Amino acid sequence: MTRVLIVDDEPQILRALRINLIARRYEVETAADGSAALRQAADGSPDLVILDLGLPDLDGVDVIHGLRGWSSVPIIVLSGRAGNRDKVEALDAGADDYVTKPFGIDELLARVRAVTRRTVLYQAQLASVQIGEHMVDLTDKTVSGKVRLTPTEWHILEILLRNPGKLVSQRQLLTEVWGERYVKETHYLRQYMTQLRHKLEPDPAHPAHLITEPGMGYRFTP
Amino acid sequence: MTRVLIVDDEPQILRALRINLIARRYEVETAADGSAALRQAADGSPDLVILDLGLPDLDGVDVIHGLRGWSSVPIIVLSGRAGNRDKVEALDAGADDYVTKPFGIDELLARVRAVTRRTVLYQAQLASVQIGEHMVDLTDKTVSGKVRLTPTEWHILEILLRNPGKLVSQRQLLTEVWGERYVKETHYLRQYMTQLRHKLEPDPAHPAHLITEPGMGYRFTP
DNA sequence: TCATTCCTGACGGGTTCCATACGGCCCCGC
DNA sequence: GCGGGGCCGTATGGAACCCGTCAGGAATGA
Repeated sequence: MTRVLIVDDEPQILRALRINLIARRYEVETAADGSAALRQAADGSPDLVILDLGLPDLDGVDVIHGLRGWSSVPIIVLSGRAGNRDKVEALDAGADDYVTKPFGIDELLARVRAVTRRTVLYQAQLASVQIGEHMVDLTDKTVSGKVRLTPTEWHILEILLRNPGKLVSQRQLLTEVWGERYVKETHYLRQYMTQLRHKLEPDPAHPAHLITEPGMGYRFTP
Repeated sequence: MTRVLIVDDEPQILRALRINLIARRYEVETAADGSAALRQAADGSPDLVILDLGLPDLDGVDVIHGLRGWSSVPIIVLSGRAGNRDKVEALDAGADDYVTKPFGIDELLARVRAVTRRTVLYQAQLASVQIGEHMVDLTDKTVSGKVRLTPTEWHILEILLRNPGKLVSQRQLLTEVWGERYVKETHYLRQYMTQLRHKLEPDPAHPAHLITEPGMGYRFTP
């Protein structure tokens, strides 16, 4: 069952979306403002977020950044503003789709299907992974032993662990964790990779699982 | 480098998209009708398809179905028709996004980034090739055994493997890897071909898969 | 205030790439 | 048969780049 978090401050739209999604057998949670959205997303870890940009408390793009700080949940943005700037900003912040109001409910549902179709695959399985002596639990966000990871560390680690054995380019990591504009800031990555290794690898100087591929990116090998 | 296949029968749009994408360092291929699109997609296995629905020969949705028959390449649909029915049909056929004309080029580029951000990581187009005793996996960027390849080695090898059995000219390799200005520097190629052979061929002195065609170029034979 | 996390700059060491040189093979004309 | 010129494969040294690490400061929240 796909769990959807709807974030909107207009009760009518909220209600219409809720009814239609429940009718299609989605599990629905709702939030009326940005901070509630961030809290509930962290709490419930939904499979999809439908986010209205016109929120009373926070700027919509900040909510996207907030979510992207630790999660790669798919986000569909709703907005009354049809300007190019707004769209580009939201999409580059990490949104997966941008729908302009007014919209047909059929279109939105089709876009929900399109976005989840892509991501369901990748969300699959992988509850916990062994790295060296540590067990990393992705759903609980816990590591065995006395290891604690920061939000950014989790975010990076999740991307790597969800692609076991595959090369993940620096560009991909940087855009997903920090955003499109940070593709040049490779020293962010270097910083956090050393931290992750010191927390997880048996011998951080000679990593066995979090591998560097010079000039390309990083790879998690189980 | 992300390779994009643009399918559109209007030369102006084709040209505008091509210029803008190339300026953003995408590799661009174009097709003017549906059957050419399917052929070129099968041939070049692009990383993204931008598909205009108003094609002269085939119905756009049929092109989507045709692609989805064997590929999970992301598809962004362009269309002059803004009806809900059209959108739902295209998205449910397998399109990842649906953009209505007229659209801003900035928006389209942002959507391109959004879609590829998702799919570059997770699409599993099983692309692995056997060379001698080694299995080469192009999506994971791995080679069986304790073989590791550098970025430039991967770049060259990818071009050759993408054209199995075909002759690839030195000019093509040099321009794709080093750039237009380096077509004369054939010793770069010689250098890297030996390295690749030493890493992959069973008997590097008598290559069986990475073949030299004197005066012309190189060829990968499976 | 303190603690945590994130950002930023700097530096040493290692890898990768560039550049040059040299030897072998083949084809060709003499 | 002989020599020369392409063309190709291989070796090697140095330059450029990339990466890991340390340290300190800014921002945030308790």
